[in-house]
Amino acid sequence: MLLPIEDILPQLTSSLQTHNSVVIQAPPGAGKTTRVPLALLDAPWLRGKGIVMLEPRRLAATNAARWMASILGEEAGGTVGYTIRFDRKVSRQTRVEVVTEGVLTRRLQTDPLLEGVGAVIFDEFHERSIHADLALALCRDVQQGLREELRIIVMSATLEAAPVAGLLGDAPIITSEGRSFSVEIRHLPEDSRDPLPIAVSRAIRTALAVTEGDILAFLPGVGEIRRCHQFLQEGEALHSAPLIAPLYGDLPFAEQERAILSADRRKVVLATNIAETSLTIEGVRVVIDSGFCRRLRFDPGSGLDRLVTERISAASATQRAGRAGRLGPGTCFRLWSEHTQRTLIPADPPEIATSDLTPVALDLAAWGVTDASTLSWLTPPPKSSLEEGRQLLVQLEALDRHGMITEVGRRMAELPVHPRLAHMLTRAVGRGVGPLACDVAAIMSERDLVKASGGTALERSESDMLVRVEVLNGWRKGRRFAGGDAATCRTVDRSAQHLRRLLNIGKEHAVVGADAETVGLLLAWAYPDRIALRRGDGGRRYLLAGGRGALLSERSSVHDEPLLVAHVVERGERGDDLIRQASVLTLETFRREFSDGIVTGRNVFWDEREGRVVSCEEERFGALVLGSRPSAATADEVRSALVEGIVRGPGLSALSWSTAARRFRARVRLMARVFPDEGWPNLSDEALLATLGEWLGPQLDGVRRLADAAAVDLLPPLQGLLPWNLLRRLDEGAPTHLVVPSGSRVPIDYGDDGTPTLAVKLQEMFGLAETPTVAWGRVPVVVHLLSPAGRPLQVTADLRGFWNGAYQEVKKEMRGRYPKHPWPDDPWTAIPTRRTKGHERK
DNA sequence: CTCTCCCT
Repeated sequence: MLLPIEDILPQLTSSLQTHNSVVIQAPPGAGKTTRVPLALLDAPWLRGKGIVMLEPRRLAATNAARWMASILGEEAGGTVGYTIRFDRKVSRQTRVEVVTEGVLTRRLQTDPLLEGVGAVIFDEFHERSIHADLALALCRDVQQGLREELRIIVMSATLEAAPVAGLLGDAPIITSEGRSFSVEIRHLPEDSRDPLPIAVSRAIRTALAVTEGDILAFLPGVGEIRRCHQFLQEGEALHSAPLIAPLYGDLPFAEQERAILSADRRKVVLATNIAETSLTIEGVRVVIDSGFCRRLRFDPGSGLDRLVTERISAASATQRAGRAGRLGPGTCFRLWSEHTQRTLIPADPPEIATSDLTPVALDLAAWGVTDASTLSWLTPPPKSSLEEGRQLLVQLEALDRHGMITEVGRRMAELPVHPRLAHMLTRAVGRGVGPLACDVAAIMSERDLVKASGGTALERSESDMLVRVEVLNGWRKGRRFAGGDAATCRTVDRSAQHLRRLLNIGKEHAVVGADAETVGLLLAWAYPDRIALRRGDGGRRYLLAGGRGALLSERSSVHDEPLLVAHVVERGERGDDLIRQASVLTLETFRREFSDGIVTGRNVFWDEREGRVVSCEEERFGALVLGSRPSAATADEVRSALVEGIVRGPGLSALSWSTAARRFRARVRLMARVFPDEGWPNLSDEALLATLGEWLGPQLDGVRRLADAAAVDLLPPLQGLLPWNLLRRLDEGAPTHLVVPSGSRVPIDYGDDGTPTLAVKLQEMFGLAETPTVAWGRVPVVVHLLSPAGRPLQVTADLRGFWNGAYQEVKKEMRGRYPKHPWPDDPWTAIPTRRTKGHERK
C-alpha cells in the first residue's frame, strides 16, 4: 500500500536540487520517517555522502533504522544504521545513520564541519526539544559558514511551518496528507469541578457503556492514576469487566507491556504523557483526556526546578485525540468545555524557553560562540537563563571571566552529563576518587533508583547519596536490597561504566568502599551553590550558599547536620525551597577544599532592632556566614550603612524636622511648583529619601545610632541644596514673613507641601482689601483671622468680601466678649492695631 | 498527597 508521503517525494527531490533547506509538514501516519531518507540516497548533490537523521527517542531511532534496512532487504548496520547511547550499528557501507539527539550535538562538537555528511534530517521537529533546537542552530551555522551545500530537512507534524522555513532562508514548504481515521471529539458543556481522578473515572464508566474498543485515559501523574484506579474498582461493577492497566515511566517494564500489548478482553489504560508520543498502545478506539499534564519548569531566579500541573496546549489535545484514530474511526472525550478549548495555548512552549540552559551555555562556548544572538534560533534562548548558566559555568571553572571556554571546560563538554557533574568528574579523577564519582554522576543522571513508593522507610544516614551508592553496589553483588529498582540499577551501572571508559578509569580502580565524607565532597564540587548551613534555630531550616532558604525534607535520611550539600532541591511554591536529598559535608573538608571561595571581609550593616550601625569582620562563603567578630569600620562605611538603614527602615520621619527646616522645605516646594523651569531641587519625600546619602551624608560623620542621626539640624544641609541665586530668589518669592497693616511682621506658614497661610489677629488687618500673595502675585495667601485670644474666627482668601459682609456678624458677637478691643462699624477707616483700645489712647 | 518526559 502506498503511503501518502510518496506523492510529495518528487517535489522534495526537485526542491533539494535548487534549495539547500526544505521543510516537510506531514501529519502522523504519512510515512515520512522511513521514506524520506531512502528517497534522497541517490540524489546527485549528495555525491555519495551520508545522511544523518535525528530522532527524539531511542526506540524510534532503532525502529526506523531496522525498518528502512528491511525495505532494502538488509539488517541494521548495512546501508542503514543507527547510533544511540550504549548502542551503535554502523559500518563502512552505512549511508543513512539514525541518531538520537544527544548523539548529534556531541558529534557536532567533535566534527564541526560534519565531514562525510551531505544532509541532516530533523524528524518530529514539532516536539521542539532543547537538543533539536540547538542542533538546528549549529547545523545552520555550518551551512551558512563553510558548508553551503549541506542540506537541512526539517520534518514536522503540527508545527507552524513558516517560521522555521523563514529561519532556513525561505526554505520551500512541502505539505503531505496524513493517514489516520476521523476522531469524534466530545466536549463537556462546562468544565468539571470534580477532582481529576473522579471526573476521569466517571467518563471511563460512561465510555465503557456507550463505545467499543480499548480506552486510553490521560492523567497528569502517578498520584492521579492511582486514585482513578481506586475509584474504578470501588462502587458499581464496571461494564464488560475490563482489564485496567496503569502506564507511566517509572513502571517496571513487564507492567508497561501489560498496558501496551493487546489483551484478551477490553482494556482501560490509565496513562501519563508517556502515551502521548513515546508509546503506542494497541487497540485504542477511545481517548479520555483530563486536559492536564505535569511538567518541569526551570526557575531562573533560583536555579531550581519545579513540578507544575498545567492545562495542556491545543496541539497536545489534538495529539492525544489522534491516539483514538489509528485503527479506525474513534472517539475522544474531553473533560473541558468548548469555551475552555478556545482558551488553550496553541502549542507547548519549546523546551529551550523553560529549561536550565547551563548545558546549552557550555555547548555554545565549546562551539566558540560567546554571544548566542550570533546564531539563528527559532526561539532564542532566554537571556536571563543563559546568563545564569554562564555564571554557574564560571563557578565550575568551565568558563573564564570573559566567557571563553577553559581547558577544564573543554574536557567537561566531552562528558555526557550535566556540567555540574562533569566538573565533579574532572575534579575527582585528579584526586583518585573517579570510580565513586562515576557512580554518583550516573545516579544523579538517571531515575531515582530508590523507589519512594516502595514503602520501605530509608534508614537514617549521613547522606542520601551514600544510601543510593550502597543500593547500587548491593545490586552489583547480586544482593537483595530493599527499596531499590533493578531496571534503574542496570541503567545506572551501564552509565557509570560508560563514564569510566571516557575518563580512562580502568577496572583496577574498583570502588572499594564509599564514605559519607567523600560523597559529600564530590557533591560539593558539583553543587557549590547548594552548600547549606543550618540556621541558628537548630531545626531543619538551612541557608544555601546561593542565598536562598530551604527546608530539609522529613523524608531525607539526613538529620541534625550543621553543614550539608543539598543535591536535590525543589523550588517551593512560596517561601522556603525543599531539600529532598542531602549529604553531610564536614566543616573540616569544606574549609580545606573551598578555601579559595571563603573570603574574609568587613560587613557594616544596619541593625534594625538595635537601631544602630554594627560592623564586624565576617568569614563568608557565598551567602553563608561561617564566622563573625566585631571590628572597626571607616567613616564612609558607617555612613552608608546608616543611610541605608534609614532609607529601608523608618524613613524621613525618623529625622528631627525643626520648624525652620520644615518651613524651608515647604517654601522650596512652592517655588518648584510655581516655577518648574528654574531648576529648583525636588524635595518630595521620595526624592529626599533617594538622595539621602548625598545631602545628609556629610552631616553624619561619626554617627552610628538613629537617635544621634535624629539630633542633626536638617536646615543647613537642605539649604546646601540651593545655589546662592536661588536662595536669594526664595527669600523674595516665598518670604518667611509678611508685614501686615498694623506694622507687625507675621510669619507665613507654608504647611508641608507649600500652601501659604497667614494667621493674624483681625484688628491688625483693618483697611486691607487686597488678599496678600507670594511668588510675585502668583499664589494667594490664605488668611486665618484670629480673635484677640488667638482663636480662629474666619478663614478667607477674599479680604474685601469679608470686610463688606461677614465682618458685621463677627463684630456683633465679639464686642461683648472682648470689650477692650476695637470692633469699629467701619473696618475700612479703622486704624489697624495689635493692641487694646486703652493702649491706643495713651 | 513528593517524582511529567526524553536524552549524550
